[in-house]
Amino acid sequence: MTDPLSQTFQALADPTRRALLARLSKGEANVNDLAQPFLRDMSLPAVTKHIKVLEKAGLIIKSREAQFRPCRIRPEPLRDVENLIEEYRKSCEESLDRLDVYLKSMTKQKKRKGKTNEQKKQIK
Amino acid sequence: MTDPLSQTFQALADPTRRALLARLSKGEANVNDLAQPFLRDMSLPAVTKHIKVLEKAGLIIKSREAQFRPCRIRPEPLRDVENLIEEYRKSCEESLDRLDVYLKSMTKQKKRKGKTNEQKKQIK
DNA sequence: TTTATATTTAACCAATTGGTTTATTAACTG
DNA sequence: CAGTTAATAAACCAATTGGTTAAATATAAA
Repeated sequence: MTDPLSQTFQALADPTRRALLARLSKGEANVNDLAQPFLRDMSLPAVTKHIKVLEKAGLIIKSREAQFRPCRIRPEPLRDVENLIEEYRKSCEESLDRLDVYLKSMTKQKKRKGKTNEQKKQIK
Repeated sequence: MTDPLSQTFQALADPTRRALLARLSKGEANVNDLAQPFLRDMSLPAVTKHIKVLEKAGLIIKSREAQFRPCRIRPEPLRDVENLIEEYRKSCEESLDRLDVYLKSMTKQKKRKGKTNEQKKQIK
C-alpha cells in the first residue's frame, strides 16, 4: 500500500484527520492551533502523528516560522481522488444505463423469453 | 473509526479493492470472476476478504445465484466521498483566492508595511 | 450418491495503526 | 541565564489489517 492514491485514501480514513483538513481548508494554522479542539480526546503527540500522516500523503505542507509549524492544505491529491471517484461513478452509471435500456427493450417485447442473470451480465 | 465515511475511505485505500471496484463499475461479476486477475498475487480467500471490506463499506452488494455470488457496485458512498472532497477543495480554493486578493492589494500599496504571517492567517 | 465448482470460515501470523507517557529539541521571553 | 512555549522523538502497547493454509459449506451435475 505504498502508492500515492492509497496513501491519500488512508489519510482520509480517519475523522480526526478529516477534521484537521476541514480546518485547514479555511486557512493556514500551526500545530497547536490545529490540536486544540482534540486535546480533550487525545494527547498532543497523537495529533502530531495525524498531521504527519496528512503530510506524508501530500495533503498538507508544514513550514517553519520560529518555533511554530504553520500548515497549509494542498489541493492536488484531493483532485486526484475526485477524478478517480468520478471515473468510477460515470462508468458505473453508464453500465446501469445500458442495463436500463436493455430492460426497457425487454418490456417492449413483453419479456417473451426470460433472460438469465448471466446473460444480463454480458450487457456492457 | 466506525463512521461510514471512514469506512468508505478505508475501503478505497487499497489498490486491489480499487481494482475490484473498477471492474464492477463496468458491470456485475461474481467472486471468481473478480478474483481471477489477482490469483497470481494472492489467494482466493484474500480476495474474498477484500470483497467483504467493500461490502461492509456499502460500496458493493452481493446477491446469491445458485453457488455464485454476483456482486454489484453501489454508487451512493462514492457520491458522499465526492461531495466531501469537493467541499474541502472549494473551501480551500476560496481561502486561497482571498489570500490572492489580499496579496494583490498589498502589491498595489507597494507593500508599504510588511505583514507577519500571523496577520496573513487572519484573512479568512 | 459421488464429484466438482464456488465461496466462506477458522486459525494463525507479521506489519501497521492509533494511541499512550516520558523525554528532548528549538526558539522566544523575562 | 532560567523559564516557558511549540513541537517532535522514543519506547511501548493493544487492536486492526492483509495475508496465509486447511477445512467447511452450498449448489450443481454426473
